[in-house]
Amino acid sequence: MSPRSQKQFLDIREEKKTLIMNVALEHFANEGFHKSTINHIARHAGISKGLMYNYFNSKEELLTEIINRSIREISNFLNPGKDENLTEAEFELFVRKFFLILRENLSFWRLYYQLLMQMDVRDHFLKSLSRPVNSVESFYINDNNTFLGLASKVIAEYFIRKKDHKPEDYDPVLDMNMFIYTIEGFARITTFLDEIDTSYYDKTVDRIIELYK
Amino acid sequence: MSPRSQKQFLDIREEKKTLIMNVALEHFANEGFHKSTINHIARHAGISKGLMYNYFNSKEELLTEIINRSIREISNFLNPGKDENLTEAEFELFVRKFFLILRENLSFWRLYYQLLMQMDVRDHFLKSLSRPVNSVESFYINDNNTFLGLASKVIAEYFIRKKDHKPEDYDPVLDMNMFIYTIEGFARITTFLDEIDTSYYDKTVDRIIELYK
Amino acid sequence: MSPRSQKQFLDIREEKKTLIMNVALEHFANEGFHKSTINHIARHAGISKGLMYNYFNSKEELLTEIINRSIREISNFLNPGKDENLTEAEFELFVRKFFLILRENLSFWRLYYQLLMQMDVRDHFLKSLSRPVNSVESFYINDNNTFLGLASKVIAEYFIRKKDHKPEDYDPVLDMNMFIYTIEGFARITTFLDEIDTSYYDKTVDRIIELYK
Amino acid sequence: MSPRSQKQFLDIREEKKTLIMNVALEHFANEGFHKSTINHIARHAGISKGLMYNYFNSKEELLTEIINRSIREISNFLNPGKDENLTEAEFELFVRKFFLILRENLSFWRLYYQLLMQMDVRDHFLKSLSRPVNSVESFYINDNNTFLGLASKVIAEYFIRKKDHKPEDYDPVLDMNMFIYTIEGFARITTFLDEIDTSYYDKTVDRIIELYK
DNA sequence: GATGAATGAGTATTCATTCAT
DNA sequence: CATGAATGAATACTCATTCAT
Repeated sequence: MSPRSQKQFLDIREEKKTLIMNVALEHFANEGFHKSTINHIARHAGISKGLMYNYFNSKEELLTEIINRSIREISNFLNPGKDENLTEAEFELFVRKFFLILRENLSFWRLYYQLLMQMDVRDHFLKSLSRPVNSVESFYINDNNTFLGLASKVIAEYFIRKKDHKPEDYDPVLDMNMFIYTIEGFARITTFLDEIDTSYYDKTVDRIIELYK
Repeated sequence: MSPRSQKQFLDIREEKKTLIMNVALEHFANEGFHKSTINHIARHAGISKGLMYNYFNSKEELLTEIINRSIREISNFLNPGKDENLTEAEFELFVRKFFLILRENLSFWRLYYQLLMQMDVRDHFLKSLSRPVNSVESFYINDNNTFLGLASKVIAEYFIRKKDHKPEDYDPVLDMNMFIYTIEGFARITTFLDEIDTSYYDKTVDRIIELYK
Repeated sequence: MSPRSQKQFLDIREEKKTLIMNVALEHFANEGFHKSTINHIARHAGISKGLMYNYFNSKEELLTEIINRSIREISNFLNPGKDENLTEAEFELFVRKFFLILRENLSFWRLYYQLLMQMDVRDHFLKSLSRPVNSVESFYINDNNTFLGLASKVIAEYFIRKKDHKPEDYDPVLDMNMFIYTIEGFARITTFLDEIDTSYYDKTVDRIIELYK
Repeated sequence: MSPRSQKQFLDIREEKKTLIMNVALEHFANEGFHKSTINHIARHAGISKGLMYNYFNSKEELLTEIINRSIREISNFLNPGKDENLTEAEFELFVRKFFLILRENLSFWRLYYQLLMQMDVRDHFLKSLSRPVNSVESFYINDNNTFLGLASKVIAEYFIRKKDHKPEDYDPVLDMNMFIYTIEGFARITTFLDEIDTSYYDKTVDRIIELYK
């Protein structure tokens, strides 16, 4: 009877936005951005086409907000809290957390890969993302278009410091790159698997840590 | 009307088809399948829109033929000629040839990845490919959506035989998978690089062989 | 519940209506009726979209009320108070008042012109205006779509009476029309000028009176 | 049976373009640019919506081409062939030609007025017109938003030269402006009349010439 | 009274595909 | 064999209007 309070409006907005973004992410991830139509997304979200534009100014803005939200969440979860030298235990924890969050955001990663692979979208789009030069951020989004990139200073420094307990001819850059390729390959394949065998998944993570820590 | 001119017609036809497919591949790879229009492709190939449909029944058929052609070429090049046990040298040769052909068909791989990452396209599309159960074929296109898949019998057997000169606890499946992930990661990243540093590329291939042969 | 508070409510209501109409007039005049959205108007008026419909049943009704209000105001201001013969001084006063009110209602005139120029709107719309057959009213809104029309009986009679002090071949209708065209042209151009040079404006008015009184 | 020649294609194109532009002009002139839908225009032209975009890249481009075509035609017709001093006879001819072409392009002038009256369109749009600094061109499209503007050098000079046979206090600028206002008013009113009384029309033109030559 | 969430019909535009010539 | 005119279904987006609270 009484009019809605401002808070009620905000709650409705937030809830609907989240609903739309979740539905849209599934569509974008599985059918691709271009093939996903606003019509389908709206229908699946149980709302009208027009309402979509009450929340997002365009299909592209919807995409951007989805990406930003995921980036933010992942970043918060991964953030080691310091930019200093990683101990072996911290390195291991970081890798484990990475694969943990990977498994729980498969739709996002699928979408992310698709965007990465479209040459025309990539530059324009990735640049528009809020990208603090925070080291963790740059860990998985970098200029080498990698899932888990070459640029991370923390990781790089970790491998350089490994040189101390290694034979004379140890090449830290090559070693780091092999680590990155392995992670990237495993992540990429896993992301597009129809279903994940968790025990095998864990075993693989263990092996990667064993090889590169 | 002589058989000779008949053949010439066919040659011209084949030549034109090849031209169209080459142009289309570039468009598909760089702009994506959906964003590439028949109009643009035809214009770039120097023919009319209508003529396209003389060669290909639909845009999708054009795509299919492009994929099939590349699959065939790559398959022919890679094929070890036998399905039997690989020697260490044959394994190494195989890996080297793989990275050689990768570097020379970047457009195709870009397109291939894009298709692979669209869940709805993948199943429908990959199944429609002519896919002989030749072991090499199944090596890089398999049901695990991998660039270089888990299923290859030859590769699998190669790793299993390695167990003979390895310690008791050597796990051939895990080792093979690490090999595949590394290759996959390196291939995926390289495919979408703006340009390739060949000396670094070769060094990486060497290292992969060193680690997994 | 006392009659007093009842009246206060009505006053507030009237005040708000006026505010909305003023804001809407600016939008309609500068951006056109179709390009002006209810949303923008409401926001600029500091109220909600929904409330607009408490005051006006539709966007078109809002427009109608704006026009009617202006017509009423202008009519009241111009009205010579009598329908009888104009003296030369009264004619001059009338013209001066006309250009005075023109300059002070530019937004309205802009809107008015826009509506006048849309053939389909014109008939439907102008007919729906409350249009008393008062002679002054019909002076500037008549069936000849003129700003200052041909139909005014008072004006027409003024020119006819001029015949008495004019040469034999004086054509009062032609003279009146030239007067109307001049006024119309000057008014139309002035209405859409970015800014008005008042000294030039006054000089022109003087000249028109000089020529046609 | 035989394929169409290049000329045939060009002819078809030209014919269809003209057809579409004619139909669109009627719609734009009578209903306004915004209210005229591509759908209606296409239907009235007897073609499909899609075909419109084979000929014009956008609704706005369609508008622009219509305007440019009319400007070109009118310009060609009016052009006095010289930029020098007009004789009295040449001035009279010019005015007569102006009202001749006005009467034969009423739809265009209706459209032109509508555009002129939309503040937001005006600047952006009129600037994009091909506007050679030819004096005739600038005669009817100028920065004073007039139908028949103040800027024409030829007209201005004509009035200045009139000073020679006029009394001491003759003000050529004021006289020219009255001329322009009269023409503008008559043109504006006539343009939006439902039908024109040609004998009255001619009489008015005579009178304007009589007053201002 | 007041709010803005929600709707749906409408609008410009795109593009694979067909077809007369 | 070749052309590009023609189609129509689909798509993103807009906005006046309604309505639950």
